[in-house]
Amino acid sequence: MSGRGYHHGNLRNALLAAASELVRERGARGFSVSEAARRVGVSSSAPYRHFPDRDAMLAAAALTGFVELEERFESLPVVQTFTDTAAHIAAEYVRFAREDPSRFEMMFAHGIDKSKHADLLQQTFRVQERFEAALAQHLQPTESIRRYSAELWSIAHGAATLAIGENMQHLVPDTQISELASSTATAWAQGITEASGS
Amino acid sequence: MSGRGYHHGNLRNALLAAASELVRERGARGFSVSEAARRVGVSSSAPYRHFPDRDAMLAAAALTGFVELEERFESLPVVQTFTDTAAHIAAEYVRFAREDPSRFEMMFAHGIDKSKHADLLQQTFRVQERFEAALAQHLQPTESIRRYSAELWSIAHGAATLAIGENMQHLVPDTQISELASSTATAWAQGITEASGS
DNA sequence: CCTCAATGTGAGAGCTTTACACATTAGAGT
DNA sequence: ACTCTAATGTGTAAAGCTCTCACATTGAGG
Repeated sequence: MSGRGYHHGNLRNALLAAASELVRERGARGFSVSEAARRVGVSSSAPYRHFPDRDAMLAAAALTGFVELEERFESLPVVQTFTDTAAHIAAEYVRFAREDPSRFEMMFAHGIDKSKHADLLQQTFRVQERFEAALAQHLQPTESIRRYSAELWSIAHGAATLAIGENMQHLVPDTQISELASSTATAWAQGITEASGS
Repeated sequence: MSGRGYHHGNLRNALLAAASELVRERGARGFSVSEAARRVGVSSSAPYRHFPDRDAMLAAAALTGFVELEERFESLPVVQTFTDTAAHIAAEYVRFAREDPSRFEMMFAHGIDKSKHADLLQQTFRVQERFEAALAQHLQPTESIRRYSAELWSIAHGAATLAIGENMQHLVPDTQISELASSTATAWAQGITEASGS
């Protein structure tokens, strides 16, 4: 079942696990196919039976990150207002990013060509749909839900990336970034609801 | 003066220029010290007389990006309201990012250790101060200007990074991301002004 | 004019990705 | 049960990268 014989038996998954671990330890740039293979105990060319190249391996690891992110929002508690919903989503998003900053970085690494890894884009889309579903509960169907979810995503994503890039240290303590995101989302949501009177 | 003799004469700057060009062409991950040296016409070890390592070279190139970004906001036209100011800043930020996505990516690459490159953090801070100065014109001195500028930065940065990471293609056409950022900022600013009655 | 600190070179150690020929084995068919 | 094949793992090696070190060259100050 596990690493015994000539054939590993579950190499693809073992490599993905090792990759995630490596990324957490050394960051997305510190990851190498060789090291992942070494940790799993196979030769350095074995991974290429399962992934066409290094980027594909990272993309597959990133995919698992997006799946976890989606699950995270599946179980998001239902709250009363549009504003509170937006605030909760933004805060949760930042919390996810801060839990494992390197994984988050990898998930959105610009090096990964989305057009070459359609499954990644697909899963990104599913996360997006969670946002839409949550917001839709408090909006009229005629309103531009898609647009709003994109805007909310921007807010959450900006706070998350600036935080884990250590760009906000002198402005806001790291532990309060989640709160920053939720208050940004709150103001944004109020601007919307007061304007359109929803 | 230029690349003639044994000594180049201006190698450091020439390397930085080559680095920026390389990053624009091949992305931050496609950059290599060797290739930059090759383009400038020096041996592959020459750059190490001017930069301790690859990351330092990238950080120095990123620094020039931040300087340009600051200049960009220095000449930002003064507008009437808090809301319009926020909208203009966000839109301009996204425009900057989209002009040379790879450079923008490099500027915020998580691989660069900000604590090791204090000048970078310093310059980031100066950009931040531009934001504050612009917003301050429309706020009472008692209001938390720093906090607001951090929130606005989040909004702009989120839209910019999602856009250049090709994560928004199915939601909003790339050409409209700048408009997305400005309308997000608008809602946010209205939420703030209507709440506090400024 | 002379020297020395700064700057560039060449060779090379030790990584990495990836291709390719070859070895091994699980499991489908008979 | 037995075979054969496709899938999976190995070993080697080419090409390229980062970075070090001893050595070469030269501009500028004394």
